[in-house]
Amino acid sequence: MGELRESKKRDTRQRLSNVATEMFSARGFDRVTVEEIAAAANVSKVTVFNYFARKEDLFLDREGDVKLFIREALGERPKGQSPIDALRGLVDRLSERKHPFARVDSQTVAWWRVVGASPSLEARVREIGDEAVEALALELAGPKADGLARLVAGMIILTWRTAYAEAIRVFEHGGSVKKANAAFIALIDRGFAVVRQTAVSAPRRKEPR
Amino acid sequence: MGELRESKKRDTRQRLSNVATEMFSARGFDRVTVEEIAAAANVSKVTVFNYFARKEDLFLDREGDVKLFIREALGERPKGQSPIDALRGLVDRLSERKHPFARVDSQTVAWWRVVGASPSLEARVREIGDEAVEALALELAGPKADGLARLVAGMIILTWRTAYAEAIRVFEHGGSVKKANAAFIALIDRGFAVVRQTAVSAPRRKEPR
DNA sequence: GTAAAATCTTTTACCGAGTTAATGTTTTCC
DNA sequence: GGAAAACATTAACTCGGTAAAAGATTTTAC
Repeated sequence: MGELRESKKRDTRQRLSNVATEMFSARGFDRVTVEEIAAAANVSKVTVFNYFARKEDLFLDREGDVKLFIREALGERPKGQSPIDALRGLVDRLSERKHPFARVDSQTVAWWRVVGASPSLEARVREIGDEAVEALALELAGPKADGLARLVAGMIILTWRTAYAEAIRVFEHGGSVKKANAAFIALIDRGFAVVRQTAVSAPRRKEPR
Repeated sequence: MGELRESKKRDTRQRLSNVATEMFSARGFDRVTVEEIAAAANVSKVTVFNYFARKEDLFLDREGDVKLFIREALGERPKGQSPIDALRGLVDRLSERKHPFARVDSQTVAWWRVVGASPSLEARVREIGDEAVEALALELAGPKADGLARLVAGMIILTWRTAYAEAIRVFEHGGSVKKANAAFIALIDRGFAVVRQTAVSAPRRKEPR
């Protein structure tokens, strides 16, 4: 049933991702060409694009997981739990597991430094964020998600991104891992508290000018 | 003092922007090359990049204004007015002026269709949005803006983007201009109401699992 | 008005990401 | 073992973007 083939493919893919990540970390994303990566992995340039649609995906390999995690957390939540509480629980679980999405340490900071130094990587990260918003809105409100659902979804992802960025900033400013992660959780709670109110708070009438 | 030179430059720039916008609208952003634009404007390819750093900027020429408007609205606001009220006022003013940032009609919808059909244009729009967030955070909290300021700024821009996208959606789904703009304002009010509360609402403690 | 300096444009040549099509090589399955 | 399917490679190409040098135009100074 094609076992050797499959394992070879897994292997090549992993090798490419590893080799590329190492080279990007050492020299910066924009100072490494796809051809160099191909050569270092004993493969041709075309093959690289056969495995990764864009150069950026060589570095952002695991980032599609965001959508997966969200879907899981919302799908498997206990009866009666609100979506926002389910996501708050997801943050805790990922944080305990020391998953890079919810935990800052010297490794993740180094990783983000590479991203921050490359406009195209940053662009791709933004794109992935938007995909997550759309997926979350769908999860929250079904196939005909309206503007409010998208607004709530946007605020959740925005909170996550902002909290993460703040944690990185704290760490890079000489803060300890502990402080950085505390800052992360603090902002998450801030943002999520707001979202909790959004779903029920009525819009305020604009005042006449 | 270099008058002829200046006017010629303004002219060339405008010609490039016009020619490009027309071609993009007719054939789609990705189906027009920079060389074609250069030829149509009687100029060389290098000159195009002399005026516009990226191809995308040929279509998104006026989008840097977002930051300007924000700075203006916050800088010139009457004593005692909160930043969020100042921005709410800006929305009304732009809307009355029928400015494309705050008003949906068949023209703006056509414009967004071009954007939506091109990944690179969408990416650039996202980038401009992030720049606006950073500028707004700076305006709200000064040079050492913290995570909360960035969160609030992010929510404001997010609200704007989401409201606008929703208005477009309403219009394209057969809604009238009136309905589309009503949807825009409704979501703006929703999001801004949330932001008003954020600045004062305390974060909720997480419940023990 | 003219010459020199400053500024803008063009030409040419190049790089790197990404695509396409044809050819070559492995793996699979019978 | 051999045909068919799956994958990799080569080669040639497109397009956005950059760099350097040469050419043209405008400005400034005299």
